[in-house]
Amino acid sequence: MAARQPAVDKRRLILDAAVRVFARRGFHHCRVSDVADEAGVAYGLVYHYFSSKEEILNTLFLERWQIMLDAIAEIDQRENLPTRDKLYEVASFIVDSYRHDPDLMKVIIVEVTRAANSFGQVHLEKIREAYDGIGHILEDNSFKSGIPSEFAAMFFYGAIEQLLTGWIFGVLPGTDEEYERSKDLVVDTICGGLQPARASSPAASG
Amino acid sequence: MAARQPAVDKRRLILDAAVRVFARRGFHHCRVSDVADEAGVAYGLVYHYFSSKEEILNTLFLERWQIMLDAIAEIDQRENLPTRDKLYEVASFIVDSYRHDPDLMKVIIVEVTRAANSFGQVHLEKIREAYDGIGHILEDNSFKSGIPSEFAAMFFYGAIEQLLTGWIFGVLPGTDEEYERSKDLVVDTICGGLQPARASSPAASG
DNA sequence: CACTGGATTGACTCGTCAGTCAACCGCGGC
DNA sequence: GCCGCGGTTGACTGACGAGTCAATCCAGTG
Repeated sequence: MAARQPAVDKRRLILDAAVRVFARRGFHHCRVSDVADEAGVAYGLVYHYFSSKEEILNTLFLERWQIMLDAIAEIDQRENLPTRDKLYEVASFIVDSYRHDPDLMKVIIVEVTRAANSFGQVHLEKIREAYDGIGHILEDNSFKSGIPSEFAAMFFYGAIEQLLTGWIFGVLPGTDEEYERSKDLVVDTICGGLQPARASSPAASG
Repeated sequence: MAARQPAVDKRRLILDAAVRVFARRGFHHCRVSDVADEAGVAYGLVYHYFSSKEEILNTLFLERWQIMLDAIAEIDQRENLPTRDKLYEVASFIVDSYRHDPDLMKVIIVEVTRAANSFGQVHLEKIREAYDGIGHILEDNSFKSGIPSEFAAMFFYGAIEQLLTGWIFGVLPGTDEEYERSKDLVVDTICGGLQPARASSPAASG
């Protein structure tokens, strides 16, 4: 029945609680009971909605990652938006995702993205899709530079991920200004490079 | 006594075995007995040399990371080596570290670098030192480009780490040619950027 | 009201390990 | 020949925590 909606969606409650708990204590260092407690729900209910602790993490990752993949695809599709601006949009989306829900992004990056071997190949596949999405944006004539788009995509994504990692571990200050500035900096670096415009190289250079 | 050296250094044996086991099964999914078995040593001996499972991981990380920090510092110090070449040397060192001992690098990246919150602040500090070391290389007049060297260092390191991650998870082919090519690609991208030389290309003149 | 079935509860089970410890081995010294 | 001692052994323990399950609750139905 459509009317059968409970006042609160306990499943959602559990997922949200899990994000907080996983972010705070780490996936391996927390108990399922911590999640249940945080959600204000009985231990057993967790297993009513999820078959295992790992499936919770799984769900969190896939849910959020898919949103990002869709966003990348949508940005890619925009007509008459220069490639560089598309990259900015992607960077912006990811950074804003972190700003909007740092705990979730922390869990995804720290517990899933790097631990992809513990999990099934599903995650690997999904992560590769992100590379592909960004790579597709880069397959643009105006951007031919001898760098295969496949690699360019990895470097771009890697740079952004390192930024998030910096915020996650408190190495970088997480203020609104910093977020905005960082978006520009990644895109500037990846698009324009660190070296000032290729004039005749000064000093020693063959 | 100096003469009291056993034929084989069991401590080293345990560390090397741990690298293989941690790489194969993951730190959290393996037992201490797996490490002991792999080393061909009794379970208890592991606790003779290390106070906990985590201390083994700890030791592996610090040992190797320090070598990298020293290498970066040494490269930084080299006189009359252009900044770009220094970056190449750093990239080369890290990539070769992976080529030489992929298991160890996998453990360091997957189990330590990203999981730095589970551990003490020691690791954070050490990781930051790497950023600083690279950042210092970039504090070079010929490289002023509006990108703070602090960020530039993160992007550079992030790009390389993403490369390693690709090899670790089998997303990229790990052949000697690929390793060499990748070194060039990261440095080219980070130094020159993806976009071909700015508008009125000064390439012709000069 | 009696009945059905999904939602919810939380005490309990049961395997798994990290870490302990008492004994053992073998070499160098005396 | 015997002692001392660090290196070495592996059976054992104690805690912990994932996952189970039988019972209970409650909303809708006839």
